[in-house]
Amino acid sequence: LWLCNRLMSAYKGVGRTDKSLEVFKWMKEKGTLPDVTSYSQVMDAHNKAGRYTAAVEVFEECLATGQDGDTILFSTAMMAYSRMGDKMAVKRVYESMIDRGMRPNVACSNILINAFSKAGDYRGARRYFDDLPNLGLKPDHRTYSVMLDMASKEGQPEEAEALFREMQSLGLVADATTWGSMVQMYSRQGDLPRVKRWFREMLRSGCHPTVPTFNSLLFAFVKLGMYNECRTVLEVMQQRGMQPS
RNA sequence: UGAUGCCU
Repeated sequence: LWLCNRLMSAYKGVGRTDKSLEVFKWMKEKGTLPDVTSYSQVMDAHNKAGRYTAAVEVFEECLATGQDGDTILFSTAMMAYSRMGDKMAVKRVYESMIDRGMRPNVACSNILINAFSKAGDYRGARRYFDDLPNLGLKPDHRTYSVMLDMASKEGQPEEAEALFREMQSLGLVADATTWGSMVQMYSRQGDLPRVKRWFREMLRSGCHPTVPTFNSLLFAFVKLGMYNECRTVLEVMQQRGMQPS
């Protein structure tokens, strides 16, 4: 069991989700009963390959074995529904954890918030965010990342700036994703001074921009017809050995 | 040995 789980993890780590599935089938054939970790890994392999329906089927198979599911198993199922764009199903799985007497952690909330945000249900997403303290949970850097992405896409600069400060006041360090949300928001608005200000501040903080971060910067230059600056961004990316998307 | 965030 231990060996199979490690193998599935290793294959998944190098993008060979097909081999993870093979190990899963093989262990069942050999009479080794998969545990919740095994099931979670197979579901995650399906998610990474875009086979969300298959992930859900494995989830149901696991529940049918009568084993007690854990937080990771359920959150992996939530991810499958989230990627399918089915926020209500995400909510159902989340609530089923509570019905079973489980205590969802902040990762579950993050998935839930993101599912609602991606579905355009900003009100619902905010409700789950605001509810965190009542559940005895503290938002983490990913919670803020999700919330900042939402504020950015929604075009709510005052909320985004407030969230950013709140995040920092909690001692959470901004990373390429959170800085990038700020850049993205102002890029979409064509607010070049603020794009520059946030991008520079990111660099000053010692954060290394990633491909999406550069893309947000590019977006502003494209929008403003600044062709030379676009070329420069691409050159910088290439100099850094990055593969533009 | 397993889950959650930004572009594509």
